[in-house]
Amino acid sequence: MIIEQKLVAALRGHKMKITPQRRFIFQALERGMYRHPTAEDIFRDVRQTLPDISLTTVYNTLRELVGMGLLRQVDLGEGMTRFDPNTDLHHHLLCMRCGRLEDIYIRFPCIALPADQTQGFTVTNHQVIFEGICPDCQIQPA
Amino acid sequence: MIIEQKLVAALRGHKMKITPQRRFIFQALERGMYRHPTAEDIFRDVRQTLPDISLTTVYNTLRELVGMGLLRQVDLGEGMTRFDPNTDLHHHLLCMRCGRLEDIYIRFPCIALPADQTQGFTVTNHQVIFEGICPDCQIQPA
DNA sequence: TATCCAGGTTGTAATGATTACAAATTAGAG
DNA sequence: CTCTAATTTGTAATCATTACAACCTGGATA
Ligand SMILES: [Mn+2]
Ligand SMILES: [Mn+2]
Ligand SMILES: [Zn+2]
Ligand SMILES: [Zn+2]
Repeated sequence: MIIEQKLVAALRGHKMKITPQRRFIFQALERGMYRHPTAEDIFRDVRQTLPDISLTTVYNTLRELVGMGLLRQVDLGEGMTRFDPNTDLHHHLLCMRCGRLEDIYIRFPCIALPADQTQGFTVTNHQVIFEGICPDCQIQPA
Repeated sequence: MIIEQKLVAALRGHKMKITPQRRFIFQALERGMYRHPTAEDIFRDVRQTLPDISLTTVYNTLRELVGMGLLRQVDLGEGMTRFDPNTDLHHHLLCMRCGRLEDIYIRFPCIALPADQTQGFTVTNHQVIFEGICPDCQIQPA
């Protein structure tokens, strides 16, 4: 229940209604923390308790949460967007074979663009994606 | 013509045919170097000299080039895949507003995962994406 | 607490990038 | 030059996501 306070506060702050759908979607995200689910993953999860929720609502809500800064969007080249309820600054480690995505909590102080290499851009942030093969997939045949 | 040697060699090595379509697609990629075009971009470009080329062939060829290592795939969250004929190790700087994508040629030596943080993964490589606003977009209203 | 409506939800249709497929064409070996 | 397997092409199918319009409801108000 305490976790939900974050959601309730954000919704109130944006004058948005607190609906069961939004609650359950947020809960599913928190429960699946660190798992970087897709919209479809969340849909399947929430359906177990709210069987009539629509996929559209899941997409809408995820978009809203991203807009409110409660959720981060992670786009790798997998054909579908993944979501990250962990909004702390962190990087990622991706299994190229099965798509498993883990959080990396190291700060790399050397990552910075010298002023003469920004090509005039205003740089706001950066992310590192490590690529490799996860332990499970290392066992597999191919 | 010298540039094409790379393509010809690769195609021969893989026992694949050297077709005008493949030539022109490769040329378009080289000409648009550093521009990170989409399949559609390449299609439009090649069409000017090969008006009857099909979009399917462009997609097929791009996939082949990636497979042969002559082309790199860059996936940001823009809804379409972009391609990078620059296969040197490098990072990227992305304009969050217009999608402009520039190459960054700095090596960051501090980026490395300590063995106790790989979670059992075999890490093969990593990429850094800097996000910001390009000079053109900084001028624009919103 | 009963009323009311702006905002929310839903099912379905539309979109847009990419892939599958089968018929027609062609590179290039012999 | 012939022949065939590889390639190209046009079109249909796929798949994630978004648009839309009818219906529903949270919560402000009295
Ligand atoms: Mn994460
Ligand atoms: Mn590049
Ligand atoms: Zn894996
Ligand atoms: Zn820009």
